[in-house]
Amino acid sequence: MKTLTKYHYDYPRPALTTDCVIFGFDGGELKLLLIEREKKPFKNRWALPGGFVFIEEATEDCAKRILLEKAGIKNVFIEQLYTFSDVKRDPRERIISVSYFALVNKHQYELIAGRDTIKAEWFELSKLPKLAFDHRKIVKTAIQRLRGKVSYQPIGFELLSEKFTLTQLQALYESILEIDIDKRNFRKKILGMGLLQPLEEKEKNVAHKAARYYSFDKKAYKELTQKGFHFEL
Amino acid sequence: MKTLTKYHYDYPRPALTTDCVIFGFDGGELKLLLIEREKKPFKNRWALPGGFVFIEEATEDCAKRILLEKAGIKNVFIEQLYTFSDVKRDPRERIISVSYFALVNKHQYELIAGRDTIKAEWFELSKLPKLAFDHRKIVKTAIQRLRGKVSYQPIGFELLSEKFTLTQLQALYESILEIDIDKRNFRKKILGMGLLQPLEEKEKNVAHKAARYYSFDKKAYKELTQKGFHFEL
DNA sequence: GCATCATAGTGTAATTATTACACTAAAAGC
DNA sequence: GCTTTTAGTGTAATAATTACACTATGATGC
Repeated sequence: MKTLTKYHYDYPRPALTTDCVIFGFDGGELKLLLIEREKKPFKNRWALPGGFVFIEEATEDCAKRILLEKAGIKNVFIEQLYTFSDVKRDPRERIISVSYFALVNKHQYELIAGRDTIKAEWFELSKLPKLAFDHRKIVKTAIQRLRGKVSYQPIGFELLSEKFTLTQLQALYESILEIDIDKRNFRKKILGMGLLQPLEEKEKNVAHKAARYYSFDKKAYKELTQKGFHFEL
Repeated sequence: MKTLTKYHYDYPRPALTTDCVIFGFDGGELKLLLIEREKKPFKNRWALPGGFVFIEEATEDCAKRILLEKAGIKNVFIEQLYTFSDVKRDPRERIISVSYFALVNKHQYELIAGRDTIKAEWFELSKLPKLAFDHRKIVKTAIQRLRGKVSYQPIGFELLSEKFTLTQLQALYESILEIDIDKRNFRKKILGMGLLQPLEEKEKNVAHKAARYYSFDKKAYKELTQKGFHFEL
């Protein structure tokens, strides 16, 4: 690769990081995975997992690397959120953050987070601690994005296991959107879309009628989308 | 400001630019403002107006600066679009682009674009020339964003003059969404929202019944929004 | 000044989607 | 086999969306 100055740009350059807002859900309230900072600035404060972007690394790859290195998470839904570039957002120097948000099946990663040397913890959205840098602002942006998107793109499923009951799905939507949903209307609508595959399997060892499991039918979604269908809850 | 290396980050850094996708509308098809590159690479190719981000400049300020310097445009709607970071998106070296999209009242800027030394021109979306770098991809992303947003946020008005007729507004939506809209239903819905202020003024010198002008009532929109109203067309 | 042309502006009925609401079914624990 | 708890379902009332055709008005040309 050629040198930079050859191409009329030898100004000082901002540093680049990515920060990841990681959402998880376990049936109750929506949660966020945070890690405790080990170094200054904001030593011992909770923060979004993040890190510097390498010179030959796309920001999305960087986000995936950080997800893996700092939270032990891989192969999950990830989407670019926003690029935060306030000049004073980092007290050290000019650092721009290209932020991402991830949706993970929390159960699958419960054991991994908090392992090793990195202190990681799930926090309910309503009980977030004080955060480092401008991470509060980043989180707020991510929540808004998630709320906005969840009604017109089937991304909620990313937060559930492969198999889920309709009650779990409804609880997820209620939790994200912070609204109450009528059970019958919810089922009518979501089943009417033809995106859920009913499975033979049912809940076990529950002290009430066992609920049927469903899975999200990606193939059907793809086909319907090509025919002009658009998801809307 | 302290030096960087003090803080464990002295890797080479990608360069940072912003690129601006500028939409305009003059009653027919949606248009894009492009400028011709004067230098290599892609010399004489059409490209999005863009430029390097200064070390003490937020990316949004950079975008505004570029809008003014390269297109003579200021005080318009602007929103961050996406950050493009493919390692090979620029043949010179690693350059990351934080892209923005702007909506301008084309008539207001018709005279300014194309002035001075910079060659600028409006292109219909369906007749775009070959673009430099990955700008085609950026444009595609911008169109998708505009299409997605225009139905649930009242941003379309940014493309029209302060005063506009309902026919103009309808033509705008038809143009952006590439659909036909029923005149009566469109009017019923948009007027029913209570966001349009009918003006006394009507069209002049038209060879048919003169249409009434309306303006977008920002105050009413703000108030309604606080009461939980949400724009949807 | 009257006819023509072009677009502005309006009402209603049929269809579809949304909402609100209450009971029966089944599994486990005692 | 009784109790507890949640799963699962139908229907009527209301609201929103769609489809569709005619009259009103201003300018122009004769």
